Amino acid sequence: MGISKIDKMHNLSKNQQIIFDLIDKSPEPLKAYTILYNVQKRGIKAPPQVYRALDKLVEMGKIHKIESRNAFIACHNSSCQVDKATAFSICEVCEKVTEISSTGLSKYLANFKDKDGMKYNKYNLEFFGLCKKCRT
Amino acid sequence: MGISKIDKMHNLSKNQQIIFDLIDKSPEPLKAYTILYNVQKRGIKAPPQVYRALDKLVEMGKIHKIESRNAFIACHNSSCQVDKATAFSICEVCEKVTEISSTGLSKYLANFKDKDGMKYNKYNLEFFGLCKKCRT
DNA sequence: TTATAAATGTTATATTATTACATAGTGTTA
DNA sequence: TAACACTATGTAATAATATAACATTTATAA
Ligand SMILES: [Zn+2]
Ligand SMILES: [Zn+2]
Ligand SMILES: [Zn+2]
Ligand SMILES: [Zn+2]
Repeated sequence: MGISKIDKMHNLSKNQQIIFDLIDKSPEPLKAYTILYNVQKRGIKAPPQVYRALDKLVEMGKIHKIESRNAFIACHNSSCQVDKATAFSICEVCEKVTEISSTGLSKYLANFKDKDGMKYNKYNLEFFGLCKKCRT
Repeated sequence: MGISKIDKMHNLSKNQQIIFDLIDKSPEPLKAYTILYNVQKRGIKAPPQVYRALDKLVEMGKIHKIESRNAFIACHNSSCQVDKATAFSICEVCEKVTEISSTGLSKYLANFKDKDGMKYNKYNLEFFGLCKKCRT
């Protein structure tokens, strides 16, 4: 009990699962201390517990950090297994964040080389604008 | 005295100029509190003075914030007058950061539209990898 | 089993950033 | 000039974000 078979397949520990579930259910990015407040009733009482789980979940590609917001969202892009190639759209009015899943974009960026011929192993892209709702 | 003609043309106030000069001279991104320690001898004594100047300089496009590092670099891209379209390469070993100035990349990203047809007015892209030095 | 690695619990602290309010300078215009 | 609005500055306090350090427990594997 506690951790089911399916959870084990996802390789999530108890704290990781609690924190992932919370982020996954949230319609908006969650900040570390918001997460902390929301999982204290489940026994997670201190920042390091939250940050450790977040770090692992990011490594696994289960969640992504929105750097410009210091907040985390669950990955809903099935092809996105690791934290290597991420792109997001962020509404500057309502703060809605959506993960962008564009083959064209990811191919373009994965193959991008700068002037020095530097090849990258990872990128993060954040677009800012107005979402549909906030545009009208 | 204190603020020269050329500085006025750049519309920098005293604190903005002091802080811009420091960042501009630095070979590496500077963090807000590193800046604070380095300008205390020049009369800037408290965090708000630093953050206010940083905010304005970012608005003007004179400096950029490297979101994944909470650090700031001077803009050396003459076509980059505002904080609207930024791309950087970051070495994960030595933490060297370079602003990428690629017409192809900026055109591609400026014209990128997601599935919902959302048009963006701003983006920030950070590439991670190994710089020339650290690769050998 | 024994060893190893991974995860957890806990306290304290470090780092990054903002609020709030008082004061001073700058430019515009009546 | 005087009045006004606007921008920038100075200062203290505090909020928000993140990590260090160390003890303990749990999971995995030899
Ligand atoms: Zn993803
Ligand atoms: Zn919106
Ligand atoms: Zn620039
Ligand atoms: Zn390097």
